[in-house]
Amino acid sequence: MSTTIDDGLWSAIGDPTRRRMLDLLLTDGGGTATTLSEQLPVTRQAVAKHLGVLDGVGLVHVTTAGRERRYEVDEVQFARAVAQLSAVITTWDARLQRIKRIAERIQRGKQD
Amino acid sequence: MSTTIDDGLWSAIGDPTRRRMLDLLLTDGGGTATTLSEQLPVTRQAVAKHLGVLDGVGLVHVTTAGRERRYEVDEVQFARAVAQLSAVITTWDARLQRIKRIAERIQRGKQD
DNA sequence: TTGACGTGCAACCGATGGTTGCGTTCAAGC
DNA sequence: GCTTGAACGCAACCATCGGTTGCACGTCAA
Repeated sequence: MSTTIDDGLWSAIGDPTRRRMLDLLLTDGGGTATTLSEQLPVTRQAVAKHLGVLDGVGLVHVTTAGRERRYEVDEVQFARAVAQLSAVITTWDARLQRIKRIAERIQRGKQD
Repeated sequence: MSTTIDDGLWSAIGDPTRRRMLDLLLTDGGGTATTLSEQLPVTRQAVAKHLGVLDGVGLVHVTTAGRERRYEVDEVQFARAVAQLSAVITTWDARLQRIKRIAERIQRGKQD
């Protein structure tokens, strides 16, 4: 229980550049290392490494077309990642609620 | 728009050790570098560094008692972080839904 | 064929997560 | 008092990672 999300997915999403890459890939419906690097403050090689990481955890998949390597978001895997993130958030939210309730109970006890 | 979440909060939460530390601090209602390291596969010094990071982004706060330095989760800041995470997830979810709808429309178009 | 574009590979650099080792402080014992 | 031990901080060190530059390899087009 607790944070059962795959650490690979977390660290893949945890990096700000990778997050923006996913954003771009989602809005543009895919892209290459070159096209992505043109919209990011990092070099093509850095983007290529990140694409390798994202590919490693299955968040994107590649299709080679001539001299281009086009990457697209794997919707199924990405949906899974989002669902897991959502689950963690729900857990944390619940804990905050519990702490809040306990704090209120103590507060009430003090007033007695 | 897009991922407007503070990168500091993301990277703080993105690290697996820090996530587990937050888990422990929430369930135990606080702890020291030593008590946390006993429940984690890393040394006290590593935990201390992470506590420094978490303190830097305001997710925890310290109280010195004798020779102990007790850390507790800052509920307000933590709630803010959770809310921001939630917002990003909502955004991504919406994008997935849009893509899904478009895909279905194309599918229908093909069938005509 | 030649040139330009897109990639991949390798070396290098700085930051970071992690370790070990040592010094310091403070509570508690004799 | 003094000493012991627990909790901490600081410093050096190592591996990994995000990022860069430089270069070599394919591939499409003139």
